[in-house]
Amino acid sequence: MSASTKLSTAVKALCYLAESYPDPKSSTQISNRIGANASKLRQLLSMLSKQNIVKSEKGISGGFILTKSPKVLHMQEIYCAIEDRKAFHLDVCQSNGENVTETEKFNSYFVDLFADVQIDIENKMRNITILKIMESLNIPSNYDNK
Amino acid sequence: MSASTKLSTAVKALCYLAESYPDPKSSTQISNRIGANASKLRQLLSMLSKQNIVKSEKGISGGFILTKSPKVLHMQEIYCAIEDRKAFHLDVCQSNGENVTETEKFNSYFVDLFADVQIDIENKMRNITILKIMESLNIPSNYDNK
DNA sequence: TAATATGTTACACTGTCTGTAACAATTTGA
DNA sequence: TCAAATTGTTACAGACAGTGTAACATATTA
Repeated sequence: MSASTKLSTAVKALCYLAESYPDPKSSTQISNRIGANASKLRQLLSMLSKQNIVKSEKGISGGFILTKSPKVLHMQEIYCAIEDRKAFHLDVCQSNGENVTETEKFNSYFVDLFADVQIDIENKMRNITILKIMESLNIPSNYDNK
Repeated sequence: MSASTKLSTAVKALCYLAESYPDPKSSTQISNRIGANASKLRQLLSMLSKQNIVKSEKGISGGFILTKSPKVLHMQEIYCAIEDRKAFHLDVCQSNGENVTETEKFNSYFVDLFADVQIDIENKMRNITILKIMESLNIPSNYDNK
């Protein structure tokens, strides 16, 4: 999955878990609801459970349950859980010209610049909680009621 | 080339053209200097010439010449010239779950969000001129002297 | 007219993305 | 106890995009 596909899929799944809290939902149920492949969903949710964003229970009545309040769970956290690569991924040329040191200075410049952009994006994402997304889409959350 | 590779390669080439202004430089010369493939460089520079950032002259004493002052030429302009895709490219899932309209609402949300991020990135790039890059790398520009 | 540019297209190679499947391990409920 | 259902993980073939390179038509100059 591309970064944005993974992120939007994860957010859809988490919103569904917040809506249906505290019932556990299986990867198949989530798949039917949001229209993503169940196996890929398990891969995504497995990463989210390692960061304690959801918990999973095996067995016949198992599934995935949200463990973090949508009030505080934000997109940057989700993004970091599912993606090791940076959003604005750097991929400068290797230096092989006649002026290697200057090329390296250029590359450092771009590394710094892209890191800077990355920080901006992450700050933006930090301000977007799952609850805000649900509110703007008129999806009721049952998490903080139970 | 990936977006960031193209951008950094283009910036390196343009800095070189500003430094050696007003001498035309062939793709082979630029290639030797900055360490990128000459054929790929011609592809990049061809796109830049269509946006009137450089001009090209064929023939035995030809090559590429910068046509825009490094004082005003900024990275967003370069980025747009060489890349049709967006920096923070959106690629949300297609809707095929049982709840199609809700999936579409999600997708619209992410489209808007990513467009917003895109605007931030472009604004940041708009503030970075080629001259600023050259100054921070101690490369002298000959463009506005001649 | 020979030499040297650009501009464009093509191509094989490589690595990555994608959807799917498979299966071990685990848990539940009858 | 055991069948059923679930997660968690790995594997894999096909599609797709990125890479470097080559080739060549066209244009220009000395």
